[in-house]
Amino acid sequence: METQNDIRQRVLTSTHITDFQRRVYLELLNVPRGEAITYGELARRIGCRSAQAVGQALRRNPFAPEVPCHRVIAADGSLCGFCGQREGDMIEKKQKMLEEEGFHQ
DNA sequence: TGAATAATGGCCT
DNA sequence: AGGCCATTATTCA
Repeated sequence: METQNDIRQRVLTSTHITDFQRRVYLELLNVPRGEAITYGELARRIGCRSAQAVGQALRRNPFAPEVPCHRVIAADGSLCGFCGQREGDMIEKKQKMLEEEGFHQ
């Protein structure tokens, strides 16, 4: 099975992504299981004030769903998107995954 | 409450 | 250079 360390190495060795994206994905791997983070908070952690930039990076996430992009939620608690989909069955799965990890608002 | 809008920054064309 | 984006805070009715 792939450990988080494997994923991290894959992120670090990827040349086709930008520095900014690397920071986003690595910080995301730092989010512990059962905990969620908002786009704005994640942006703040990597030294960026634009939550939209983070959202864009996640939307184009080449590591989904290996990188736990389901732990990223909007400030109001909505799910916004998952695996490049802003709506659809994937969103429901995202909700389910979060609940399975023991996350609740 | 909810709709509209400005702020904001990285990235794609 | 211009515009898009899986945001967010603010403003107004």
